[in-house]
Amino acid sequence: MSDTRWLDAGEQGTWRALVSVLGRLNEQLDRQLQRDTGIPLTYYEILVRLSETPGRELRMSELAEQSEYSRSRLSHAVSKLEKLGWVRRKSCPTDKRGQLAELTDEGMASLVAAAPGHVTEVRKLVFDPLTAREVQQLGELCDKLRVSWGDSPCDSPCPETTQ
Amino acid sequence: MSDTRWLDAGEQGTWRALVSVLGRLNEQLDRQLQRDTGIPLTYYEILVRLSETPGRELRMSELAEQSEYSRSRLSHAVSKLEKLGWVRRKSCPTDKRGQLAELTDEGMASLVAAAPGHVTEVRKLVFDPLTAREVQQLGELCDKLRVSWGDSPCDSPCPETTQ
DNA sequence: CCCGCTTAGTTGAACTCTCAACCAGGAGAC
DNA sequence: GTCTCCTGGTTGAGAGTTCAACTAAGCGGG
Repeated sequence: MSDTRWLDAGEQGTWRALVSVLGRLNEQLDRQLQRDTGIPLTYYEILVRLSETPGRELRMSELAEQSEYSRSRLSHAVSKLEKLGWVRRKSCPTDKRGQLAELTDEGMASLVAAAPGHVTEVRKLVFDPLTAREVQQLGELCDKLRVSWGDSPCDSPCPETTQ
Repeated sequence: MSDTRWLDAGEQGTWRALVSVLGRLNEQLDRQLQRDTGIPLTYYEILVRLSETPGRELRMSELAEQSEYSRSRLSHAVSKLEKLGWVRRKSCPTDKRGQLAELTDEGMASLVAAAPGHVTEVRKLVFDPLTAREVQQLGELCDKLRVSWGDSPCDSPCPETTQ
């Protein structure tokens, strides 16, 4: 176990930069959203996913997978969103174990109100500082990492089914 | 306010990929550390910073700045690390308001024990899947973002003082 | 039909993080 | 000296996340 391949100076630098970007990005985005709308970033993500689905409803498990949250986390989150009146739980007609999460009109309204500020912040932090070429590079690098982890790329056309 | 510059399809893809990478990376690294050593990733970071300082001690404010944590967060974290016996608080001789955090021998030992597994995980997740060229690109992109946010780059030689 | 295995989802406790309020000591003006 | 402002750091409450334990329902074999 003592034959660890440590990071050399260059790798250290890259790693620190990456960790720093990770941290600051999350912090900034969450702070902006929380301050201006009261919605934590992670809940915003859920609202977005629901809003993009036809019928604005999704099985809990589907929603969890799409947003890459644990079932537990999602369950807690949806409970909170339900208390806020932004999401409604409905039992699934085809599987009695299942639950559907449905975005309410109030939830949609809150999302619509929050979106511009959030997108503006994203642009300010990530897209504006980089050239188009660099943005593309960044996307490709991230996708390559994701693929190496066994996920499907985000850029390519709708990865709905595997057929 | 309605003239928001929304993300086009390509930007959406890049953004989703980035968010996904952010999330998974944090989750995986934290889980590995927590599982194998019981140390949360954020506390590990603190131990690393202390271990790299001559004398293995640092002012709370210095430590907070280096690790990019809020003072409050750091204070809570150091309290926890103190309970574990890995860090000791000492009052600062030159400024009675100040506190020093000092890494204990036990803390150093825990860090030494935890490091190989962590570095291996980092390699597995980030460095192995990418070519040397891509790693360099990634570092440059992250540094460019950091600089645009007013931080100093991570790759370049020690940004200790501004003189 | 019933037993065991798996999947869907929830729950509660323990832990971390954030935010705002707070105390104490330094630093300059008068 | 003392008044005021600023800086260093801590604290407690509230909120989100994780983990493990749990319920309920589908699924398959005997």
